[in-house]
Amino acid sequence: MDTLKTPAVPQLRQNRFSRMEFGCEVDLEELCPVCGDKVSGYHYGLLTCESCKGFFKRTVQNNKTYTCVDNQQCRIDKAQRKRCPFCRFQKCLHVGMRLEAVRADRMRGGRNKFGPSYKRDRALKQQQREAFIRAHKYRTESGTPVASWIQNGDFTFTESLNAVTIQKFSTQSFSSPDAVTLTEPRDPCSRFTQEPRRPPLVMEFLLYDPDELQQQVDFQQEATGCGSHLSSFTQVLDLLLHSMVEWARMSALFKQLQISDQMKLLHHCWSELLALDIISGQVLYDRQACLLLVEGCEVELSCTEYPPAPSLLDLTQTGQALVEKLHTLKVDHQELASIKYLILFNPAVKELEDVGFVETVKLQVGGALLEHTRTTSPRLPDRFAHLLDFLSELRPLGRLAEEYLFCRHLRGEVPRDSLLDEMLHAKHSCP
DNA sequence: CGTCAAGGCCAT
DNA sequence: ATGGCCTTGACG
Repeated sequence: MDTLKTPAVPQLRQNRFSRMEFGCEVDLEELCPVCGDKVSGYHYGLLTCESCKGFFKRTVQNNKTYTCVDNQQCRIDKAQRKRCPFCRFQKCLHVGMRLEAVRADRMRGGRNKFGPSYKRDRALKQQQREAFIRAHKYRTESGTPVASWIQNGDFTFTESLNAVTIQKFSTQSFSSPDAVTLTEPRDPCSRFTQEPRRPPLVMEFLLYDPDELQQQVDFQQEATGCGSHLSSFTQVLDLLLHSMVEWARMSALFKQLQISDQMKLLHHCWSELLALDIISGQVLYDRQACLLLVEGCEVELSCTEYPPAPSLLDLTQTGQALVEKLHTLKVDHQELASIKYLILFNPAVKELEDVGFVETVKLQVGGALLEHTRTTSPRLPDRFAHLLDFLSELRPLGRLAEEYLFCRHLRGEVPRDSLLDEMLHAKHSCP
């Protein structure tokens, strides 16, 4: 009898995270952060595999205590996860699985308070996926070296930051509420393993963020056939600026602002974001600051003349101090991502139409960051404050960089009509 | 009414 | 104890 009423065709192999939509091989975040197994959905606060879900549930429900026979630093992966439940549970907590999500009353079904955060997280991941697809398209379809699309190429990247351009992209989607969850794609390194020689400068600048992936590849093509460091330096910066604008524009929160506000915010903080990008690259991938050294050689030759630009050495040293700071803090992707938001959504920027909104976003992001630091580093109560310190120290560095670049601009080393050019003008024409 | 994270079940 | 599969039920 029962066979007739086939109970609800139980969740037939729900491939929620399958490769369907995109033909490309990279799906972001498919791996369980605890053991690296395949993710089966959100469980107790984040995406995990089925087995770690079960393990976490049993441990909490039955109040289990484990001990580690080694030094509590066992590697947890799919093959070895059974070996040390102590370290496995530690890792569960460390990656952010939430004890509160295990129900004391064992009630089944329904939803819990994490529902909205799951939703935000999904929205963000979707954004990231779209970003990647976009980058992927540019790389495979256009196949053009950067030089050409800097000067006369693709509209989306080439137009400078004017109202028209942004408007074209912001008319779409008002839909998904932005994620204040703090995640960014990670570990792009693996994709850059077989790189041919190219100026370290370029390497350092671009080896930062999956968003830069496509530019990295394009630039590589150009750089290998181009001997001039002098032009490439400002061009690289220009590329970074373009991708920064792209990044901002993809944020659902940012999209909700009027174009004029978007411009004001970007005009105000571009140098800080630029500096942060470079610093992040060094911290996350543990690279030396050879970009600055390479650039330094070049500048030694050309810079000795006039206007007394802030020396590159100053910049390097200030920057390096901040790199050191982030190193000691062991800052993570999420924190850096949220810092980027905090820089962008600055309610102190003058003449904003919607200060309220900017303020709200800033508070939300700040709150999320605080929460994040508390859960990931419960033993370091000052962590949040340190990060804010870092944020405030970034400001002078940005200013220094602007002065430096402006001097190079005066010497005619910044391509006319580039985004960099526009940023420098915006800053110096409206105080 | 479908979705999907919670808890439950049970062969290994 | 583990982990794959199943049932439940609030929420949109």
